[in-house]
Amino acid sequence: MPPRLDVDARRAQLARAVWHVVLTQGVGAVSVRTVAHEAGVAVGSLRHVFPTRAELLEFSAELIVQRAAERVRAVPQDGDPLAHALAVLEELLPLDATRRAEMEVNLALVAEAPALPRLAAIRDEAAAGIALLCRQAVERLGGRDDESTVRRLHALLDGLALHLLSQEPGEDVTWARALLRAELERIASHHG
Amino acid sequence: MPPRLDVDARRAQLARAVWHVVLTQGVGAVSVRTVAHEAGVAVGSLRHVFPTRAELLEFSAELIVQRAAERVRAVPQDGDPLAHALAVLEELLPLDATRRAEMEVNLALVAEAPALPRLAAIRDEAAAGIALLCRQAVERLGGRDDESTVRRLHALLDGLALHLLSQEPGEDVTWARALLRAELERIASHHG
DNA sequence: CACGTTGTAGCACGGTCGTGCCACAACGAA
DNA sequence: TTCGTTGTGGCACGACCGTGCTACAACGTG
Repeated sequence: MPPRLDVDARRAQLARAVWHVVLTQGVGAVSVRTVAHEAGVAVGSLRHVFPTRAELLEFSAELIVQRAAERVRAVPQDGDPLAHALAVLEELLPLDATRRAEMEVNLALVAEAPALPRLAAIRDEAAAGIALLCRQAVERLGGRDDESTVRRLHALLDGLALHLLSQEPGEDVTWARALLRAELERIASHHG
Repeated sequence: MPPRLDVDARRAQLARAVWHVVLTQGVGAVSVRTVAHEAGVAVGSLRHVFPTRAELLEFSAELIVQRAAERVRAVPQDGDPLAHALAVLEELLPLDATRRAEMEVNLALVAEAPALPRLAAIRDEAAAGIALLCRQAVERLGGRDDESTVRRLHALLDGLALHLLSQEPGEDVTWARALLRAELERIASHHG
């Protein structure tokens, strides 16, 4: 007895509409009306799956984190630890339109955190996940598993992400990949 | 013939009110009414110095950048290039309540950039200024003035700033200073 | 004194906001 | 068929929004 409406699909559709509004009109333009209109449904239908605006925003943020986590999980685990680590961490860099949009939306939603405390919690969970990935990368590369090594990698990763975000969508991104690769090679060469 | 009202002081007072609202209620709560109330003036008075809401927000963002630039300019230029570079770049890290608030507000305002394009321009100017400081630091430390060295330092700096922001206000910050110092020492030891 | 300038205070308009609430269609189960 | 469930669409309320506009007080200048 499947429900006549696929609630999860509808939720994802509305979350995508949120992302689109954020990207084109800014997070200030996100309202139940604009999002419903963007998704092509009535406000009442939106409110059937998201009774309040907060739930809509929180789900949208959670879905972004979840998508990124899935992409990381889907990275093939071949023999070369450096190539694998690079591939994993590059999934967290806005190197194409999709990842760029995700990061931009995430940043905008996080900026609303004082009003929606749940968003701060989502941000913290995501940060913890990325920190874990950095730690695993350091371990598999055989680097010193200093706390400082992990933290430097993590900070460098997020700093690169931030700078990629503020350059125009079409611009060159190879410099960022090269910098990340250099850091991973540097970690691998410092055995401890 | 000084004007009876110090317009610049009034503007700064209102900008501070903007910051306070952003920090306590989120950027979504910034309106001419809330800001005027926070500053203890009538809406009409606010609009006497900031005819539109956009001008209020833009000035608030500009003032933050300007303050940071002044702090950097005020760093004493002693003999040790490493200590000087460290002191300069630490001014751009949210290591105390003041710098923390500045950065938090800046992030929130930047998230509004799609709606207020002027804010994106302010963000880009600030980024260019920080990039210049990073370049100067690399030069004075005698490091390779690779583009990649400068970009790496800049990314690490902003990544550290981001991570400091998401930890609680009272927590330990020495790890970030240590990481920044290590990076500068590394640059100084790679002559080219 | 009168007069223009400067600054304060606030009313009112048209609009958008989130949300409570209801009417109604579509459907499966009885 | 009749019923309850599920989903759609939308009206309406009170609140808040930015801003155009006016009334008025306070002041320097003539």
